[in-house]
Amino acid sequence: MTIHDVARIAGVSRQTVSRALNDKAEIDGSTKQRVLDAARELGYRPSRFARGLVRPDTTTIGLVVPDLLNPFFTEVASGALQAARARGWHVVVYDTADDPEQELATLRVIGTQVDAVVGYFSRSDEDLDRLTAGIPVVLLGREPHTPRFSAISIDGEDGVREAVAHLAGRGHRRIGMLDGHPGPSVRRRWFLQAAAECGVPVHPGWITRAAQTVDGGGAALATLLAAHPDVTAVFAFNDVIAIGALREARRFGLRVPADLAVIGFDGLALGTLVEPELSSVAIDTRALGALAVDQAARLVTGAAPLEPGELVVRAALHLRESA
Amino acid sequence: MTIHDVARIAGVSRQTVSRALNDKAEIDGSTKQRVLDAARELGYRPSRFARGLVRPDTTTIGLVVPDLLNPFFTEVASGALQAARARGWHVVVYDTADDPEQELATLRVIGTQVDAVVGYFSRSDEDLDRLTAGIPVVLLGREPHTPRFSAISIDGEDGVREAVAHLAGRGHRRIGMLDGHPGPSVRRRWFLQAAAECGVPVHPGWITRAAQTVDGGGAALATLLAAHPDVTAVFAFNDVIAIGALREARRFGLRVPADLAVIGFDGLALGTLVEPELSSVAIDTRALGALAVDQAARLVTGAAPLEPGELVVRAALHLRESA
DNA sequence: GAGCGTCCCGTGAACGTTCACGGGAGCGCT
DNA sequence: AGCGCTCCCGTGAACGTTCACGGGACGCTC
Repeated sequence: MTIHDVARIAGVSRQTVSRALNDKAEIDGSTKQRVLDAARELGYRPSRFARGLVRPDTTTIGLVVPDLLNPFFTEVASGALQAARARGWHVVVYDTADDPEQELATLRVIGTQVDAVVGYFSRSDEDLDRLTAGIPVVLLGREPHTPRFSAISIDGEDGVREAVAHLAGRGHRRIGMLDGHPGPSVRRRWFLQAAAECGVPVHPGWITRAAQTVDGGGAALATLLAAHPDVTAVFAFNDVIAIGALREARRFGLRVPADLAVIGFDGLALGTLVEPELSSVAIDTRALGALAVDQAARLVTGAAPLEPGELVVRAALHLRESA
Repeated sequence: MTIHDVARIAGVSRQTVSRALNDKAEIDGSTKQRVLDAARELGYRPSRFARGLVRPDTTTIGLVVPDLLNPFFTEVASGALQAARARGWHVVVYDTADDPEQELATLRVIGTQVDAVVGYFSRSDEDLDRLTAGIPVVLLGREPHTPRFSAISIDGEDGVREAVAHLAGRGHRRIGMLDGHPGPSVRRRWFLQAAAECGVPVHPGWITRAAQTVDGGGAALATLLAAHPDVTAVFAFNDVIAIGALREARRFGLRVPADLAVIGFDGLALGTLVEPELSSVAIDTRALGALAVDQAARLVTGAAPLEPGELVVRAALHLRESA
C-alpha cells in the first residue's frame, strides 16, 4: 500500500498525492479532496522510513532505566520526556529490569535505532563504547572514565552535611547509614566526611548494606538494629531504602523521629505520602532527566555541549517529619 | 557519512561493507576487519530509515499516558514495556500531561511515526479515528463506540461487591464514595449496586467528586466529612485518591480503620507503603498494560485479534489494614 | 495575436540500505 | 586442457517518499 496505489486510484501522480497529504500548495481543491478520499479508502499511510530517509527531521533518543517502577527512575524519566517533547523529539523507553543481559540486548538494538542514548548502565565504558558505535551517550548515576561520554553528576556534599548537622544538632551521637552500594559509595564518603566535621564519630558497624528496594531498606534496618540497638538515627542511601526503614521501624514499635530519626536521599514525591513524612536530601529529579536530554540534544545537533561543571544537580536538605 | 564513504575508504563496494557490518558470509576475514576499521574510523552508523525501508523488521508502538508520575500509569507502562520487549518491539512513550492540546499534538505525530497506538485518550472517537489514520489503536480506560478500536476493560463488579460486603459485614451503614469522574462513573454504578445488594442505602450527598491526585483525594474527604461527619467508611475511585483520603484522615485526627475505613481501587504497590496499608479492589495493572500490547500485536501482525470478552482484567478485593 | 503570468500537474532524481544476481580467481579432479 | 566447485566481490535494482524542475492550459494586457 504505497503512494503509487493512491495515485493510481485517484488518477493522479505521486507528487500530487504528496501535495494533498502534506497540505502543500499548487493543488486544486477538488483534486485534493479526491486524493484524500482515495487515501482514506485504501487505508493508506506513508512509510515513516521512506519519509525519514528523504527528510530527516525526526530525531529519537533512547532512555534506559533499570526499573521504571522505582519511583526515582519514574521521576527522572518524566523529566526526560518533558524535555524531549519540548524539542519535538521521540523517546523510546527501555526497562532493563536490572539485568545485565537485558541491558546488553537493549544496547545492541539501541545503537542502530536512535540518535542518542540517555540512561543508567552497568556495563564498562569499553562495552558501552563498542555497542553504541559513535552516537552521543549521556550517562546517569555514574561517572565515565573517558571523555567519550557525558554524564550528569549529583553533588550532595552540602546537602548531606546539612542533614548530618541537623541530626547532630538534635543531639544524635550514634548515626547509622543504610548504604545502597557494595563498595564505599560517594554518598557514604559525604556522610563520613560530614560526620567527622560535626564531631560525630561513626562506628564502621553502623553502616549496613541495603538492597535498593523498600524491602531491602527494611531488612537492612533490622540488621543494623539487631547488631546496634543503640543507634538513634539513620541516613539512607536513597528514599526508597529510607521508606523501607520507616516501615520496619514501625513494625519494630519504634516511633519516628522520637526513637529513631530517618533521613533519605533524592527527595521523591513519595516521601510526602508516608507517615511520618520523610525528610530527605533532595535533588530535582525531573531536572536531572531534563538536563540529560538537554546535553544529548547539544551533542546531536552539534551545538556547544555543556561542560562537566554545568552537568551537576545539587542536593539540599528538605526537612519534614521523620527527622 | 554513508555506506559509500566507508566503501571508498576501505577500497571495497557497498555490498562488501554491508556484509562486514551485518556479519554475513561470503567475505574474507581480513577485508572484513579492514571495513570494520574504516567504519569505526569514520564514525559511520547505518541509517535506520534506509534499513527500515528495505528490511521492514522493526515495529514501534506508541504508548500514551496522561501522567507518568501517577503510579497507576507507571505500572501500566511497565507492563506494556515488558510485553513489547518480549516481542522485540520498541515503545515510544508520550506523556500528555492531562492536556487535550498536548494529546492532540501527540496524536498528530504518532499517526505517522508508529505502527500501533496504545493508551489513554480524552478526545472523541471521531477525532481519534481521523488522527490515527488507519493504524491499530487499543484504548485504555474507556470503551469505544465503534469497532474501529480495541479496548481493554476492567471488570470490578465482583471486586467492589466484595469490598462493600466486607464493610457492611463490619457494621458500616454510612459508606461514602470519592468518585474520580464528573458524571456517574462505572465504578460508582458498581458501588451503588453493591450497596443496594448489601442492604446499605447510599445517600447521594455521600458521593463526592475528587480530582485524581493525592491532594484531590484529601480535599474530597474533607468536603465529605464536613457535610456528613457521620460517614464511617469510604470507597475511593482509585488508590491515589484513597491515599489522599488516608492522609487527610490522619490530619483530621481520625484513626483508620477504627474511626474511618478506607478502600481504594487499583491495588497499587504504593498501597503497601502507606500507614495503614491500603485495602483495595485490586487489578493486575501490569497485566493490563501487557494485554493492551498483546492486542496491538495481534492487530499489527494480522493475527486473530482477541474478542472484547477476552480483553478484560478482573478486580478482586485485597484486604490490608485500612478496612 | 503575441507575450506574460498564474495555476496546476507530472517526471526524473535522490535519500541510504539490502537483495538478487553475475562473475572472476583459484584449486582440484578427470 | 577442460570442467566444476568454492570463495570472494561487485553491479543493478528495489524499497517509498520528497525535492527540483519542466511544462501545459488558461486568462489577461497591450
